[in-house]
Amino acid sequence: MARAELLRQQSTHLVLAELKAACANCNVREICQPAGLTPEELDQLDSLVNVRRKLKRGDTLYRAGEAFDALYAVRSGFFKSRVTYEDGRDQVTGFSMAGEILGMDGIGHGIHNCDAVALEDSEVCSIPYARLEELSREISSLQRHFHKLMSREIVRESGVMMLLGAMRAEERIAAFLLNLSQRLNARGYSPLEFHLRMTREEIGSYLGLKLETVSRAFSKFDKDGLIEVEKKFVRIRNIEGLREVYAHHVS
Amino acid sequence: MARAELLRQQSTHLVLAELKAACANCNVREICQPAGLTPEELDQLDSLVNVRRKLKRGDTLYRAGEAFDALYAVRSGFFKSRVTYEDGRDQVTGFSMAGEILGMDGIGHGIHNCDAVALEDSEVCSIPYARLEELSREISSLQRHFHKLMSREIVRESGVMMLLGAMRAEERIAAFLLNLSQRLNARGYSPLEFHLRMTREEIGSYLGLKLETVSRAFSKFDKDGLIEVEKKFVRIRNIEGLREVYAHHVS
DNA sequence: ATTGTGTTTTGATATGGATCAACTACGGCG
DNA sequence: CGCCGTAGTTGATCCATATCAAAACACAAT
Repeated sequence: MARAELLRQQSTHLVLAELKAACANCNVREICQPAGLTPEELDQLDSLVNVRRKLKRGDTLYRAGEAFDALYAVRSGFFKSRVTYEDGRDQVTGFSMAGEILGMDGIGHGIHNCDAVALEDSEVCSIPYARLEELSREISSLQRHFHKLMSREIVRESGVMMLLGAMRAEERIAAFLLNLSQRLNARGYSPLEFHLRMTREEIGSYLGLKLETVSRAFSKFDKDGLIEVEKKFVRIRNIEGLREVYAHHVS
Repeated sequence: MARAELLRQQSTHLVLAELKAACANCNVREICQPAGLTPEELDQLDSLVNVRRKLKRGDTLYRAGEAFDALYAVRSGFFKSRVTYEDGRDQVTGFSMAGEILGMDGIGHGIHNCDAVALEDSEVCSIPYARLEELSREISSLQRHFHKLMSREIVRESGVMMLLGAMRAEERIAAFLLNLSQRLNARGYSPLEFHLRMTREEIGSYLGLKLETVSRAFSKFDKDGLIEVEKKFVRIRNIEGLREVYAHHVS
């Protein structure tokens, strides 16, 4: 037990060492590296992001109803956000990958509005919100960056509303795949081959469809030569074709 | 023509006079009156909100694609927000009433993401965004207020996603009516009797339903004694019953 | 290897809401 | 006043997706 404690402390020191100047190296550009900071500002920024946290698959980062006090930058891994309803129904409201920010729903009422669940072993940096507000009063480029981030979340969600309200099943799935591809690409991963981190049911929940419908659409896209699917692995073979399905030009 | 110009100038002066200390009197609490401001801060705030603008029914406050440079506080009237899709399909993404803020979708990319259209003659105050950012660096309660506002918009939208993804037609309509009722109540209007400012088609677009489905649901609710509907006029007769429909306890 | 549990696929059938269509009511305008 | 365009209601039918069911498969625990 003493030995385990020792190891823990050593690894804590290691983590702290790593964290030094972490933000400048981290690939989470969203908030941790707004462009055009002076060296002093970069130092301040390092003081902002203070705790790293590891989560195993299935762990929840936060739950709806819990007090909000920090945002989270996903360093690695993959998350889903989920709101649960009075009568038990729930819906996946988003997926977050490395380099993205989680938790902005909590600012409005000081209480988290949804659960954030790790879909694979993941690591996040927590960003104490009070400190972020302070700092963004001092560093206007951080402020601007943060506002853009929130606004883009609003725009993202209205895109999902569009999906849910005006598109049919196959269009939704095409949109989902294209969106995933584009985000992976932006992070430096292959946009044409990737592993889905979520189940068919979670995709369906996000898109307002049943898992069987998701599965059938995947099979159809495969048959039509648009993609290859094998379980969680997806390869996009004809991205233009997918775009046509998405934009409704193909029946 | 000279006479018309004269009138216009006079009325401009009138408006300016009215605007003096406008924010302190305005019922738009969302951003124009964060609690706990010092008198000096209130003065600064008046300098923030500088232009009032009147719109007739059908006028657009802004359109998707236009450069974003200001938020708008609705002083009176009623708006819909609408995103249009490449292939011409569109969807209503929200309704805004007096006391609410419009335009936060534009911050992220400096471009408006949707159209805002007046559903009745309306009046708005414009809030130059650059000035808002400046001021919110100086007045932390304004900053906090603004952040809450954006976050609540995120939460509101995830509620709509829930509607669209997981609820059936009648539940959606019940949710819509309850939401309207609650917001009217918060603004000091009757929560049980009101005029709908939008058409059945616009309600349907917002809720991901066809206008006929909206109409049928209204008729059914009327028949069941939950509400009285006559064209655009609605009276809620059994709000608990509506809540039960909403919460799925009634088949 | 065996058993169990969760995920995915695929087929058969059911159904909620869309679509198509007819009609009514209302408001604006010549 | 009467005409016309827009909005709303209601009925009949259709279809996209849900639901139900079963089997195949993968993976973890034993």
